[in-house]
Amino acid sequence: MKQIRPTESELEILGILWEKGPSTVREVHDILSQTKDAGYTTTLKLMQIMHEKELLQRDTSSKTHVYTAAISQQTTQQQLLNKMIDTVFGGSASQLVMQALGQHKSSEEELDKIRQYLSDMEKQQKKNR
Amino acid sequence: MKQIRPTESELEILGILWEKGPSTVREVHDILSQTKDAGYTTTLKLMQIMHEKELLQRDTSSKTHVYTAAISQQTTQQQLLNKMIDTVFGGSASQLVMQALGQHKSSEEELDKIRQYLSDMEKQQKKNR
DNA sequence: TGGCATTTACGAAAACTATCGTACATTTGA
DNA sequence: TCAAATGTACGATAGTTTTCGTAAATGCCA
Repeated sequence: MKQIRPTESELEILGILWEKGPSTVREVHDILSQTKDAGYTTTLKLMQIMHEKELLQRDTSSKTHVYTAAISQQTTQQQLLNKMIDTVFGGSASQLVMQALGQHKSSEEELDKIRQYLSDMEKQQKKNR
Repeated sequence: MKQIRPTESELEILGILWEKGPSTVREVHDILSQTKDAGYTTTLKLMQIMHEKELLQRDTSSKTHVYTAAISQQTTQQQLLNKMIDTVFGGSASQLVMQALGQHKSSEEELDKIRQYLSDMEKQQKKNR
């Protein structure tokens, strides 16, 4: 599998694009600058570099270019998770899961989704026996 | 809260120290070099810098210094998780949990632990109602 | 049309990270 | 005792990431 390694800043931009879909530099920058202190050209440059690295696609048909994430959120999530489980959680996925549930106060609705998910996994497993 | 931002390499070293407890540079380096290709002085330098940054403590009473992680595994896990949930999982902890359970083939034992954990949370919640 | 605002392009500096060579100190055991 | 082995200190360099200034292109509208 091709290992992608977006930097911290690049992940922030990807996160915005995953959430909002195709966007201009201006749109991304406006969101980014709510939590971060950097000039417009900085965001622009980052996104241009990300395009070179093929982390982003862009549509240049109009003057104001429109960027889209070129790597999937799922794949990226999986790779980051795996690395994190290995280095920070001593290889234990359940450790990570419990830590995540523990603090980041999940709503009752979210917890239900997870229970549902677990029981589905269980069924699946019995079937394959 | 003080935001700590260990780099990738620093996390690898912290991971080793969390697992093995107080260790010398040599011990850390021997483990590190199983999966990574870098010279001894590189590891040394990294750990010295980490000491300056107060990521590690060290005991210099004997010639061979002994290093200890100065930040807790739990705190570090929590901070990295929170950031990851925000930037990569659109703020949804349950999304992260399901993704983690999905692929990183958890053992049946691990899944049981998590079910147990969830049902404990449930009880706790009823009690507080 | 002409000028202002917005955008892209580009280069370069600044900051940070990782790597290693070399010098010096300490320990050990032949 | 002294040479080899092992360890720390330190500086330099290469590589990467982040930042921004400036110039050129484009579109808009008074």
